[in-house]
Amino acid sequence: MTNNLRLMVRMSAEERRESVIRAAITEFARTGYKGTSTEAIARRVGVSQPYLFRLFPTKEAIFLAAARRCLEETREVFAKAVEGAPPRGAQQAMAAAYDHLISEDPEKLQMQMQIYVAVASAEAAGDHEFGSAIRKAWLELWDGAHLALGGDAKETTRFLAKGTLINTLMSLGFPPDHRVWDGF
Amino acid sequence: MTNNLRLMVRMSAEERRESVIRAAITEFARTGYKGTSTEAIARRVGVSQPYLFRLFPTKEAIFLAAARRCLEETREVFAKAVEGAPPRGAQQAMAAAYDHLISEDPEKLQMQMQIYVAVASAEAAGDHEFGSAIRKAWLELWDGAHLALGGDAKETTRFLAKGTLINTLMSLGFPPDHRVWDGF
DNA sequence: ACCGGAAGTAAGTGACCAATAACTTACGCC
DNA sequence: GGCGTAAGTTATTGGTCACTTACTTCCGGT
Repeated sequence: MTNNLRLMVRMSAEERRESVIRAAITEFARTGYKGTSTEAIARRVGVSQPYLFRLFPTKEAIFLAAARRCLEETREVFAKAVEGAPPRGAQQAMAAAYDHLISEDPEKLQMQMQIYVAVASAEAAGDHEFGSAIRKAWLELWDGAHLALGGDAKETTRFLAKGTLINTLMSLGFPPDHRVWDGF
Repeated sequence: MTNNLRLMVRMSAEERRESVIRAAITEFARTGYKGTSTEAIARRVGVSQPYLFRLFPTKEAIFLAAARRCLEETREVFAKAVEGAPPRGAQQAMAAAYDHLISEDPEKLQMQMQIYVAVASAEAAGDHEFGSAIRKAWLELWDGAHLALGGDAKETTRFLAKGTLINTLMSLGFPPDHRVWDGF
């Protein structure tokens, strides 16, 4: 028998790493770096906890991979939105893409918040490698928006500022009909 | 002798609670709720770790007290700034106050980030008490800005959005001369 | 058919940490 | 000046967690 009533799907290491990253984004988004146990990630993947450490050297490496993926995918969402938009409609297209993220993929926004505080902690602890990697990934997001908005730095700032406020209000759990959303 | 070469300043419980809150803001701001040990807070205060639990029932209670204080003080900073400003200059006065926070009190901004993700984690874990308390404190901040800006919700959103983007860029550790700051 | 390597597990280990218990020290007040 | 009470300590405990070691299971190529 394969294993007594146990549906174990064998995958290549590369495929498993992929599922670990997906699971890690979900878990880290909810409970943050320190608040997420590797056990929780492994359970979500459907694999034993020690096996994670054959796929990734450390918990930090898992977080970094998840963080990079998350920023990368967010950048792609905006890139795709702008791609299929009229020449002057980048602003609206990206705003719509953001709305879509809010309703369909809130964990991606939560994860961004977790990334920010994780970088701050790492920097405070003297680790600049991690922050450097994340800043690089985040810059690509910034540059993507900058380019789409015709190279207008003020406009880029305004767009990203709105985005970060949305992230904040979502984190705080204000319901969509609350008055703090009035200004949008 | 009081104690062999040990400078132990005896305080009232209320005074001690006060220093615990100050220390907690510093520590939680740097390393977050889960990443901060009560030992670290106690060391900064200069008391033994178990004594914290005579001043506060749980670690969570310490965090909540620190969070409330932090939001309250931020609100006061803006209120004071607006108070001594010309009738139409609330916007600039608050922006200047924010600049002052960035350079003089960055830990207060870091703490805000930590508060946001802590609320999200608590909500995800089914605890709505904590989030509710924080939302109330944050709303006072929002209302303060709203009032100062003449009841204009759009303007309030714009101001707070800029603030949260600043928090984010600071968390990520972008140096002040980096191009991501160009739009400010 | 079989064997080498890749996928995966079970059982620990040492470190850390929130909270408790039991005890000691100092100050204010009569 | 002693005594009750508030301020503080040391020692400990039960639990969690990242990571290691040593083992087992399965599949593909020859």
